Amino acid sequence: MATIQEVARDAGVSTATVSRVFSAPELVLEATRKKVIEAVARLGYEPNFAAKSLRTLRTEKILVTVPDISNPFFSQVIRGVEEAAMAAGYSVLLGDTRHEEAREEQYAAMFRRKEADGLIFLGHRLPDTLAEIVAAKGPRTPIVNGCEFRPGLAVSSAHIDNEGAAAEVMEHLYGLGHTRVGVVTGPLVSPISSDRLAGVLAAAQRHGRASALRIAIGDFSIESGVRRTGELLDEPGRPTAVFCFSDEMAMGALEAIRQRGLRCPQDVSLVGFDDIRFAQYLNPQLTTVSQPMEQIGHEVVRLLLDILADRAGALQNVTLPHRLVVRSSTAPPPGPG
Amino acid sequence: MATIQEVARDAGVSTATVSRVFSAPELVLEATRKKVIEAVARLGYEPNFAAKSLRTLRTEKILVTVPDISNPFFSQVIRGVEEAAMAAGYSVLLGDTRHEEAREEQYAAMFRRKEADGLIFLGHRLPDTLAEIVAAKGPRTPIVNGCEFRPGLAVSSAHIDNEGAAAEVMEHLYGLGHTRVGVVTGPLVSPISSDRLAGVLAAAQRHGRASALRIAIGDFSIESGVRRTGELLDEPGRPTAVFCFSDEMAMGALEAIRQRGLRCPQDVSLVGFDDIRFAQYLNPQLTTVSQPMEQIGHEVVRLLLDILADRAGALQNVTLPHRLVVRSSTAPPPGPG
DNA sequence: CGCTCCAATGTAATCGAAATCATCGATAAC
DNA sequence: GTTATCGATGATTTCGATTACATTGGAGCG
Repeated sequence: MATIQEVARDAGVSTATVSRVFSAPELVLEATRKKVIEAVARLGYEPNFAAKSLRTLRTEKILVTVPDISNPFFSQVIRGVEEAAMAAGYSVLLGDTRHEEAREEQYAAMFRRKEADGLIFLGHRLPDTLAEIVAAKGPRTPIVNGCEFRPGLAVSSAHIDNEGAAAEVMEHLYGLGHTRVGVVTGPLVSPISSDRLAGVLAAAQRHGRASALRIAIGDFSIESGVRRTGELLDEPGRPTAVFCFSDEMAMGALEAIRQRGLRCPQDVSLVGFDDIRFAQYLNPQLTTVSQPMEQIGHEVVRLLLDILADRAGALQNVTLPHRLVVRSSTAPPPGPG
Repeated sequence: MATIQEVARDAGVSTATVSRVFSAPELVLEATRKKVIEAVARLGYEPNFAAKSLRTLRTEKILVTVPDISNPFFSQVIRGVEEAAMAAGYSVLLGDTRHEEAREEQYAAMFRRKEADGLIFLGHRLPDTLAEIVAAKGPRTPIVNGCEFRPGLAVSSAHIDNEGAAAEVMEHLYGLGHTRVGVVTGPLVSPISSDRLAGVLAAAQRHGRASALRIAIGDFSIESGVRRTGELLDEPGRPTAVFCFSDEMAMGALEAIRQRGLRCPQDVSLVGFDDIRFAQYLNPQLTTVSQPMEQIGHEVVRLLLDILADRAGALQNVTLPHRLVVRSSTAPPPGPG
């Protein structure tokens, strides 16, 4: 409640001195500092944030937009972001865009109003108004992309090698002897899906199995996992393995498999993507691609802080390591019996 | 980038008129308004947030602290909070406290610096410094508690009837014929656990089964579900049903059951709590208590906005409806064979 | 015709802290 | 002994918007 003026009066010094006690204590005599500290304690003074922000033109906040906060993959990334931001003295403004452009635009406006020093977006879309700013200001615009990588956006980013990871999954399945593989992707407008699909196709072609691929387009939700996997299983020439582009869809796939009286992995092998905390506790334990979610969070914050501190040079698109975690949801295909 | 002064000059009006165009357009002549709007578009003006906030002493932000954002229960609540806040023109400052008091205190300081107009905390602890403010300012302090209810805190809150819900679970189990029931709680310092435990004990006593209860204290994590349930199952006089105070711990319990070669529900029935999105896709589908997570989020925001708008009278502790969802993880106990 | 009233707009104070520039006293240098 | 230097602190401007109050010009009225 108290202002810096009241503290100054109470301590018998000027406001400048009070300010210095906080921002440059080495310039203030020990005795004076003590007087000020006492006055601060006496009055319960806390510097007003808006005033400080107006003067310094900095907010010490990072705006983070995410397509769906209730998705455990994203909430783990957010956790990493929050941790790294806090450690650097920044706090996190959260925007759940629910995949809606209107909400993305609302948050873009917040950025333009300077309610945050920087923006981290975890989806694949950057609102046009922000893309214009990026085009005008170049790589020093404090906007960073996490989880996805779309070269055209011209912003720094941190993500895994989605194409390579998906190819590894296919190698694993082909290695087990599978030939007919079903794939449940996410929406193909996002690089995260199209890159993985590219990896799938490349591996399939290497093995001469491209024509035996069955592709279904999901939306990363459990329900779409149930539905799309069900459709794949009901086609003639049922796949002996299904690769879902998220663990949540794989959970749905398990349900579809069970609904049809099939067993995983004996009848159908299943692979997910992300390695959310629950993947290893499913029945059967899920084979999946482990993404370093918290590390992605840390990394995007680091990239952003570099830009804010003017330490950043060119764009950086950081590829973090992933890992194929083979558990018990994958096995050789059933014999011809 | 442009300031209100530049817009005013460009449009040939005063800054007051520009400001009015945004905050009270009905006071401005249509022609004047048009000139201003054009200048705004020309210069790409966006009102500076810090300046506005300093003048109005309002931030239009709500600080939300949560013990663990990566917990799907909390992230669903957060989702409701975000939605309701956005609808009312507020944005969400997220604080992941990781159950650490030090982080809670950091966020408390943010509140005191007025970086947010109000605080919603989803844990069970309110830092002392804030408790003092509540004690001094009374029920008009813009602080609201979600999910938990601790009468001594003297803040408004929204939550379910945890005691009643837990009692219903026990009635369900006793109704199926179970007599030896194991319970895995959360930390008993939080009302969310102690209230549920009170409900469990009350129901057990009604049925004369209190002495057959086995209580283990977990921490809501999957791992603690594995460990504590494992311990219960290894005791002599193994329980025929286990009630975990969270779905995550129930997932761990399923794992513990499987590890011992037991089947759920044939050998051991299992009940969770929360009804997170994954509960109905586990194998077997989990019987659990459904909490209205998004609604809790909406409600705490409503309570907070009432306080901020000076609409609030006395404290409100809102109990929202829960529902016992019986799925296939509960069945009658195995016969004496 | 002169006065009141009101709609439309302008002037300027204000919010609270940061930062630049000015001041003052004391010490050091010549 | 005078002046340059420096450390410590104070006075004042500034950040950019909001808003209370002042001003202006015209319509309405007697």
